[in-house]
Amino acid sequence: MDNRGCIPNDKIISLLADAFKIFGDSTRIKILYSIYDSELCVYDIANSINMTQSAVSHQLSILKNARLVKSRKEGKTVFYSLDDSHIKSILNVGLNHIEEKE
Amino acid sequence: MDNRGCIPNDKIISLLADAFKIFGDSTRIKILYSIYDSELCVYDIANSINMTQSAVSHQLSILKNARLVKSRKEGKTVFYSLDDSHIKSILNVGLNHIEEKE
DNA sequence: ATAATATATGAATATATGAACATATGAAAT
DNA sequence: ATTTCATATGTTCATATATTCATATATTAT
Repeated sequence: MDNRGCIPNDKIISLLADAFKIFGDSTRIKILYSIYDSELCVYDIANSINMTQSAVSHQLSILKNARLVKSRKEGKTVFYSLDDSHIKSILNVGLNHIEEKE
Repeated sequence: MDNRGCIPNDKIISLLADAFKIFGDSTRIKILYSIYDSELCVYDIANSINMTQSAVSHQLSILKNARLVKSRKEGKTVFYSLDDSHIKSILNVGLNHIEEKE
């Protein structure tokens, strides 16, 4: 849990920064919350966060690439869901943080 | 702990994204780790992460503005330290995340 | 085969961001 | 007062990023 006064190596640092970078965008956060409890298709995600299908699709591909979401195809519809429960804890830690800073 | 299927309002979303954005940069992550255990002055931070004083100072002001670090002045020297222990848990959750993704 | 629907992708544009450089500020020492 | 040292700040530049628009792909229905 503790790092004992050493800075993680560059590869780890850069992976860490990249991971946080993914969460550092409102649209992506909204998408993650829209599928927080259950999977949704692209169209429904776009609707629930009031963004165009294209914009959402672009962001979904970034989220999928970073393995924050996974997808399941059913006919012509693609359903997205959180990749694992871990994502929720990151979002929650973030929420705690901003609440603490009132 | 759970959000019960609703997306936080726009203000919260944007605060969340902004918070993660701060963590989404290698230089800032390095700075945070360099003062993980104890305070350091700007010069020492710059040295420990191999960046110019100017670049570090700029990033420190961003970190301070976001209240991730606090500063203490002693003569002409300014010592920076993590603003609260909460920052560490965010870094740790991030580390767990990237380890999980192997 | 063609049309309709759902999603993905590529190019273009606008904006944001980090780093470098030069310079400014503030504090201590001479 | 002036020099020196530590830090901060303004500007510029290059790069990264998100969104839009147009189009492509894939799947189903007719």
